[in-house]
Amino acid sequence: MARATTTSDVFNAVAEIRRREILSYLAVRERPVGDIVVTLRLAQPSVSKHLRVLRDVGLVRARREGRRMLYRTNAAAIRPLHEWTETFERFWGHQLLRVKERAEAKAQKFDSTKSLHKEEV
Amino acid sequence: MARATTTSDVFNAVAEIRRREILSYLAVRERPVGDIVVTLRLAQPSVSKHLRVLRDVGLVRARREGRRMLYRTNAAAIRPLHEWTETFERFWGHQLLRVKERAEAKAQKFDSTKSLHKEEV
DNA sequence: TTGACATATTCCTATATAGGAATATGATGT
DNA sequence: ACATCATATTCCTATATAGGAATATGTCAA
Repeated sequence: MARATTTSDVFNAVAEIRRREILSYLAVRERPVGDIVVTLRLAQPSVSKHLRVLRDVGLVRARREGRRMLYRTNAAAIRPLHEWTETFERFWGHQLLRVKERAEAKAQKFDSTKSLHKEEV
Repeated sequence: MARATTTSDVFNAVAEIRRREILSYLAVRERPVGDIVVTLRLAQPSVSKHLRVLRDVGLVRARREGRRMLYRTNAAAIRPLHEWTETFERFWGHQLLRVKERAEAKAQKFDSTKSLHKEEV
């Protein structure tokens, strides 16, 4: 079996870095395709194809305005991704705590020795 | 050009649903490969291959214990993903607010009409 | 209608899977 | 050394890209 389709879910859709860049760009406000082409320096057909993928999974919405198509990011569609990563938050929290503790331990050691050597840091 | 490698970054690595399942399973505590095979009902070679990918991008750590290899999720490696999704939080926040407002407006309408029809909800 | 502009689709190709089957590597106990 | 358990790798194949080039579709203006 090959890899899952890019349009099979949000995870696969955002795997491509260009699509992530497009999403960030379109998050602030809607933009025509041409703006994406210019700003992100991508070939026009490439942009259209990426937008197609993003649209298929609901990550962007589109509307026509004259000759142009205006796209905008549908941020809500990113939530599942956010929520999935959040389930791991408590685990890296532990590690952060450890880092903090070590930093404090080191600071204390620094105080007790009154050392000013850079190597201590 | 083809798609980016699954090991090119965390985004590509977690695009595969099996790998996400493995990460969730290994987040709580370290486990030998065999446990993953049994619990997630995957073929052993398949699990080893997925673990290889996850390991290459730093999403899991491994250590040997006798004949077995114990794997655990390195939650910190998921942070970049979390942080990226977080940049969109303020955008879906707006939408949530709107949903909430509409819900309240609807509740008020419900009160004023004293309707009990299911269709209202 | 015709031309120009804006975007989308099609065709092509090199590449990277993911899963199944078979096999290799590694570690343990006897 | 050998058999066994545990895991990793290799080989195979069908499939799905992503990008470039060419072309199609859609819209407006004269």
